Amino acid sequence: MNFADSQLFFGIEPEQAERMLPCLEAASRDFPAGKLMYSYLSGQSSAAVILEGSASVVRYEANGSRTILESLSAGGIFGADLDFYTESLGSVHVVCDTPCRVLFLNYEKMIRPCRSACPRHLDLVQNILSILSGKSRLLGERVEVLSQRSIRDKLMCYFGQLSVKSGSHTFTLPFSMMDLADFLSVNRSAMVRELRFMREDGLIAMKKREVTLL
Amino acid sequence: MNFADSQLFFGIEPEQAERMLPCLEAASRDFPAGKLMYSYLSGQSSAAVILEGSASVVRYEANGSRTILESLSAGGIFGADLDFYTESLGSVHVVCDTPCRVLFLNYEKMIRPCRSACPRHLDLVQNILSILSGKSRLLGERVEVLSQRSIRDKLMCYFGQLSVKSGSHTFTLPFSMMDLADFLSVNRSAMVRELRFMREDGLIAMKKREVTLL
DNA sequence: ACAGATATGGTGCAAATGCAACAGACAAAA
DNA sequence: TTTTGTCTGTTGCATTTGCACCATATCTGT
Repeated sequence: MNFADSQLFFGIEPEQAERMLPCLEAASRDFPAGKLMYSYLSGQSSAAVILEGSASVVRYEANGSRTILESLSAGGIFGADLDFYTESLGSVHVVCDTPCRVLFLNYEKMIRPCRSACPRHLDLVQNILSILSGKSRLLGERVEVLSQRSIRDKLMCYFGQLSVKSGSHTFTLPFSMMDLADFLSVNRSAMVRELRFMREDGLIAMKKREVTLL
Repeated sequence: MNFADSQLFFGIEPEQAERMLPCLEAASRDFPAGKLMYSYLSGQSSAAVILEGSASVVRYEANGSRTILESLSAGGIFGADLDFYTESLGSVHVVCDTPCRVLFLNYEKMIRPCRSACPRHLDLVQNILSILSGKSRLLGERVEVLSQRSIRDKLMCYFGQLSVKSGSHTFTLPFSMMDLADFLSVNRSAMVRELRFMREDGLIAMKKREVTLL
């Protein structure tokens, strides 16, 4: 995709967006699949837009367990204050799932409107505001799921969110079973077992990754 | 405290902040302790600053369990997109812990700079941006704690965060035992038991709400 | 100081979850 | 096609957690 189609430049004409790039210290880079693209280290202040490919934001805990914090596809944005991960305990990285082309931008330059060259800089700030509250809402949903006390409740809560988002009782899981277990922070085999019980109890129907709430 | 001392008006002179109030449709209200101040209903778009008192953002689940999403004191800000709670499953409310005076503002008016009356409107947007990423960071920490798999790991993770924030191995819990259990989404008595085991294992020392990591 | 309410600490038991191990399914590579 | 590796579903067993109680401790208002 073209960088100007990103949510970051929503409402800004492509030519004007193009003209803003030098001011934002834009730099494009390519990464092969599986490559580490970004680490949330203190002091770093670049943001990035994924132009091609898909990636995951993951945290590796000291004890070896892994948590998927976010899944990103083309148009996705990460880095700097756009995400909110502290490096306190585990380390947080952005890793390519497929080969990626990524546009890096200077976050500080983005949020401070310069009155000189960039007439649409204000729109950029507005867009960041909306991206930020959108991402925050996702995190809030995550907290809602994680604060459920049983595996069954976590699954039902998450399925409920997917159902609302898809506007249907039937939807497709965006995760493999392993990743879903990591996402919910539960044991994989315990989760698969619980899914079986839920099917037996007539709560859900599943065919591959397609789930229906009954 | 005075509204102009809120983070929302950071860097804006009090007189100028005063002049912005009508434009933001500001309205002050008082609430007694325990009173419901705000519900996150779809469509509502007012934000609020706590001038006096303290409050909690809580979610009540369908099954009766309660989750404390956030603790607010004077200067704290809540409402609209400033928080990120969806009403999908449980209902989310802001409730006074002590008597509160609160200033309500129109969120939409805040984030859309009007070129006419408010020369400092842009600063307001910048401040919202920083409040939003600050709150998001808190939420991210919350996810970090909740994604720990055992009660012990949740406690250690949370204690680690408090230790980093206080800059010391000894710190004071901001919660009662009941509220802490709700915050971590675990059973209270199981948590108290685990705290005892952790003391016996020499991991921590506790005296009332004062915890020391060993 | 008292009574009532609320918070805390504790225990036994049942249920849920994690863990390790294994077998079949599936997909990518040779 | 076979091979190889990864994902999935399953099971038995150990451990953790939730739950329902109870006994003290602490707080609050009279």
